[in-house]
Amino acid sequence: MLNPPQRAAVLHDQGPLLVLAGAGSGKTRVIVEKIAHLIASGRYPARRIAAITFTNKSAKEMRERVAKRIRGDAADGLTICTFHALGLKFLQIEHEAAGLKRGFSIFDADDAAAQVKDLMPGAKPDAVEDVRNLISRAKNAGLSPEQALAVARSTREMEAAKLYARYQARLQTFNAVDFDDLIRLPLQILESNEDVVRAWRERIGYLLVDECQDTNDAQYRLLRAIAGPAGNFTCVGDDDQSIYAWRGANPENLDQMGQDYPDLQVIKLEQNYRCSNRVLRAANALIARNPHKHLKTLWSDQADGERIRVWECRDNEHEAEKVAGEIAFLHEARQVPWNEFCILFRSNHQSRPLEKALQLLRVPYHLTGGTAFLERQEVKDALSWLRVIANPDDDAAFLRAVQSPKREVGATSLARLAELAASRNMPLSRAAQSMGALQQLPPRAANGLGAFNDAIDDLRDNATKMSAADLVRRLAEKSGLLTELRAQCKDEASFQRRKANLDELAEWFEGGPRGATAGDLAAQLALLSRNDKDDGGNQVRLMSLHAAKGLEFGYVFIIGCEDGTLPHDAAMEEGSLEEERRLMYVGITRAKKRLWLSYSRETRRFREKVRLKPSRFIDELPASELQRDGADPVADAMHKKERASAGFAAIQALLDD
DNA sequence: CACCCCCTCTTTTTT
DNA sequence: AGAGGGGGTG
Repeated sequence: MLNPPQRAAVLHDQGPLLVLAGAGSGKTRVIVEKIAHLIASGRYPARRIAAITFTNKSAKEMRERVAKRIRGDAADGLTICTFHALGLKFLQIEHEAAGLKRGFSIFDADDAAAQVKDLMPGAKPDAVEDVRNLISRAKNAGLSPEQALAVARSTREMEAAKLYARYQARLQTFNAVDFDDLIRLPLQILESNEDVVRAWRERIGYLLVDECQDTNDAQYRLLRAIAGPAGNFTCVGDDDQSIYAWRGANPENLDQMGQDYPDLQVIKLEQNYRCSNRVLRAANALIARNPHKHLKTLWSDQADGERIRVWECRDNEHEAEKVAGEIAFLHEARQVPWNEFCILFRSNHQSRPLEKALQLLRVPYHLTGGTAFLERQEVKDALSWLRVIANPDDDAAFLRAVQSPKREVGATSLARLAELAASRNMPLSRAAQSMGALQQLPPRAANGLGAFNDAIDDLRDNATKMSAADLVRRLAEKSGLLTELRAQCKDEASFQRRKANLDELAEWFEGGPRGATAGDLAAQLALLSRNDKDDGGNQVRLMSLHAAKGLEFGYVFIIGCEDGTLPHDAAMEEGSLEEERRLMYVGITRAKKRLWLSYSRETRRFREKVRLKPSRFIDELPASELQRDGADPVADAMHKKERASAGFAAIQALLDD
C-alpha cells in the first residue's frame, strides 16, 4: 500500500532522516506507519517515542490515527504533542532548573502584551506591539536578554532588549512563563546541563517532527539537543508550504540539517494522492515562480477534473452571495455534503459578508478562528481564578480575578496594595492576605478584598480534594462569577449561553489525565488556540489560508484574490511576496475535486470605496486550466438555468418548514 | 468606584 | 463598522 519512497521513509530507523513531502503526498500516513514500525520492530517502546506536530489539532488527529492503526496497549505512553506542549511538560518536570516554582503560570499573548504595555507608560500601541515582536523574535532565536542586548544593531533593538530584560524579570517574580519561553527555557537548560540532557535522551529515544519547515531556530536547536549527535529522528516538511516566517519560522533549518548531520538521509515524496490533475498542474505552475533549493515535481495519476473557475465580482457582498449560492446549489442539486466545502481567505475579517450570505441561504457553517471559547470573557476570568489558586505569585491573574466579578476594589486600592506588596517583597495575592492589608484600605474595598480572600482560601482548600472539573464548578459559584453573569445579561438566553461556556470549561477538565491538578490543566488549556476547537459535524468550513494547512476538501473556494489582499499589501512591503505565493499554493492544494478563485472589483475600506485589481497570482496560473465566467456563454447559460430551478426548489423547501 | 457615552483608530497570518 | 480608551456623571 505504501509507495516505494514512503516505504523507505518508514523503514529507515537508524540515524537522521529528512522527508521532503509535497502537498497531499501522504506524510501523516508515513509518520503514523513509522511509529507503528518503530514499536512493532521492538526498536523503541512507545513511551520512548515522541511525535511533534505544529498544532494541537493535528496532534489530536494523529493520536486518533495512531489509535486506529495500533490496537491494544502497544501505543501506551506514546507522546504526540506540539513543541510548546513538550516544552511545558519539560518545565513541569525540570521547573527547578528553570528557576520556577511548581504551579507556574503561562501568560497568553494578552497577558504578555499587557505587561509590556505596563513597562512602557505613555507609549503608543504601535510601539508596544513593536517591542513585543522584537522580544518574541529574540526568544524565538533562542536569545537571553543579555544576548539580545549584545547583538542589538540599532537603538530600537537596544531599547527593546532592555525592556526584554525587565519583562523577563517580571515574569520571574510572577512565577510565570510566556509562550516563547516554553521553547527557550528547556533549550537553555538542555544546552547547559549534562545530567538533564542524559535523562531526556533516555526518555525520548526517537523523535518525529511534522511540518518541519515551520520550526523556528529555538525549536530546531531543541530538536538537536534532544536527538543528540546520534540523530535518531525523522523530520517531515515541505519548503513550499512554509507560511510562518513572519512568526520566526526558519525554513532554512531544512538546509542547515544537512550541515549539522552529514549522514542525513533525504527522501522525497512526490506523488500527490489528493488533487485532481488540473488543480495540481496549476499549483505546480504557481510555485515554480519561487526560487527553489530542493526541487520537487509533484505528480498525480488522478483524472484531469474540471477547470478552475475564476469569478469576477462587483464587491465583497456580491462575492459572498455567489459563493454561498454555488454551495447551496451543489448541495441541493448534486447532493454534495456540507462538510466537503471550504471557503478560504487571507484575513479573518473577510468572513463577515460570507457569514451573512450563508445565513440567508440557511447553509450551516463553522468558522475556525472566530472569537474562540478561550477568549470569552467569562472563560478567561475563570482561568485567572484557577491560576491564582495554583500560583499565588501570578500577579496578572490576581489583578484580573480580584476585579471579576467587580467587588469595589478599584485602581486606587490596587495601587495601595501594590505598594504594600513591594515594600514587603511579596506577590499581590499574599499581600492581600497579609496582616494589616485590609486596615489600610477604605472600608468598602477592604470588604470586597476580604470576600475575595475567603473565596480563594475555600477553593485552595478544595483544589486537592475534588476533581478539577468539580473545582471549576465550585469556582463559578464561590467566585461570584455566575451571579455577576446573571446580573450582566439582559435576557435569560444570553445568560444561559455564557453560563454554558463555564460548564464547557468544566467539561473540558473532565477529560484531563488523572492526578493532574487544576493548575496543570489550566496551563495546558493556555496552549490551546482558537483553532483547536472541534469543528463539529456536517458544516461548510470557513477559515484563513494559514489555518487550512494540513486539511483537504472536495470543493474549495479562495475568495479575495486581489492584489493587496492576496498577496497582502503589508506582506509585500516586508518583501515576502514569495511567502504570499506559498500561501496561495497551500490554498490551491487543499482542493481534491474542484476549485474556485474569486475577486472583487471594489471594496469598502473604512469609509471609502477602493478599486481593486485581480491578484497577480491568477495571471501566474496557466490559462488553459482556468475558466473565467463569461468566457463560455453556453456553459454559463446552462449553469444559470440549472441553478435557477434548484433555487426554486430551495425556496419551496424553505416554505415547507 | 462603576457605568456610560463619545471619541479615535484601525484590518495579516497564530503556537 | 466595531472595539477600546478616556472622560464625565451617578
